Amino acid sequence: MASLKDTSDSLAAYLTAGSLLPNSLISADQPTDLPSFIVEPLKQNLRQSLLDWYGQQGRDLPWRQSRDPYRIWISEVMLQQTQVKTVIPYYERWLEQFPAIAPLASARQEQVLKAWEGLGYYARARNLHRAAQIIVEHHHSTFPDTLAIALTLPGIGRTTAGGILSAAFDQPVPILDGNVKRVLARLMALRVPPNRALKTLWALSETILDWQQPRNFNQALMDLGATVCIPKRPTCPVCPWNRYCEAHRLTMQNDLPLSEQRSPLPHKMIGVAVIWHEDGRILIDRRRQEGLLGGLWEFPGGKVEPGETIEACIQREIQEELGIEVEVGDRLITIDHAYSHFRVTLNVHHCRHLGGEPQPLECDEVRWVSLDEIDQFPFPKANTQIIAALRETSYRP
DNA sequence: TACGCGTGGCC
DNA sequence: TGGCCAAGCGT
Repeated sequence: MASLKDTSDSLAAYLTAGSLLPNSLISADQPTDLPSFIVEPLKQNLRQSLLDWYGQQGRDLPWRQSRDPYRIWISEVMLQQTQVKTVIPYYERWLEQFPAIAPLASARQEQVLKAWEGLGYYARARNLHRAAQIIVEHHHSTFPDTLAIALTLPGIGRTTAGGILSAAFDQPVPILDGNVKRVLARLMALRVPPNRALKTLWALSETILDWQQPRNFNQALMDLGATVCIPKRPTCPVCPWNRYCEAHRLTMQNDLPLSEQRSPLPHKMIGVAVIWHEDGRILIDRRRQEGLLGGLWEFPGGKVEPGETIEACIQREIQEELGIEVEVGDRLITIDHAYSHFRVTLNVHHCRHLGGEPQPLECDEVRWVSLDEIDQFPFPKANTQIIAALRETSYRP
């Protein structure tokens, strides 16, 4: 365990002394407060060095051209758990399709999900849609400029609200995203995984926030994490904060932040049916709103039970989900796919519809579609591979 | 508080 | 190539 004595000559030690420092790092006999005439100038140096760096090295990103809270909101939500490079093309397309809050609010959910298709975490799109409707109905179609009201909107938590209010309105609201967690965890050489010290990190983010330039400061903090204080092999020599950084001083930058231990992902075998109508159309179903891939369309199927064959699984699942009889035929494709919390193998088979009218017993909707119109429906990534395989096969019932 | 929730990039 | 990680939120 490190003692405060080890860090007594660094700015981070001053900034994190007292209540900001995790209990594990502080000895009971150490001072917990420092006079403001010492701390304030140090914080000013910290802020100014980052703002100077941002002026030179800050990124030029599409959503930074604008102060339209709607555009910034969209970018913040797309960027949740998603890298900038992935987001940019989605962001551009989205704004062409939904240029303002009102058009988004009045769109059909299916159209919204189609625009989101491939980005993942689809609750973000459903919440964006709902929030737009709430803003039209209750906030005069204007994005709220107060933290408390922004936080009431679905899909907007503390970090997203802080990002929007600081970027759009230059309000002094702190943020704590993945970048900031990493930067601050290194700055103070945090000895626990960041998610075990959220109170400390939020307090530190708020303490160092520059109230004269909150917009630039928050953006700078995220840029620092994204381009310099990166997860692996951070480039400390070019970091404006290297002289203040505890991890750097201790040569621990490659070991921090500590990561949470994860359990291995469970694996599921899935039987999937491509059910052909006599007229050449295919049966798809729409998943229920809640839960995994909610609101998206898919090819029906389900989990293979212990001892069950793929064919028997498909026949059983189709009976349970849609109430119809099928004859399971040739294999179309096998797809391995990793979700955030488990892996699947999709065993996709052609099936012949023997009889019965498909009913939405375990889904929201069912529909026969042709290969030409199937592109209009939003599908999860693993299912788009099935569609691609269908386009390449010559199989017909 | 801990877990459910997607996908692509990176090595 | 499999595991890690990315501008988190809702429950």
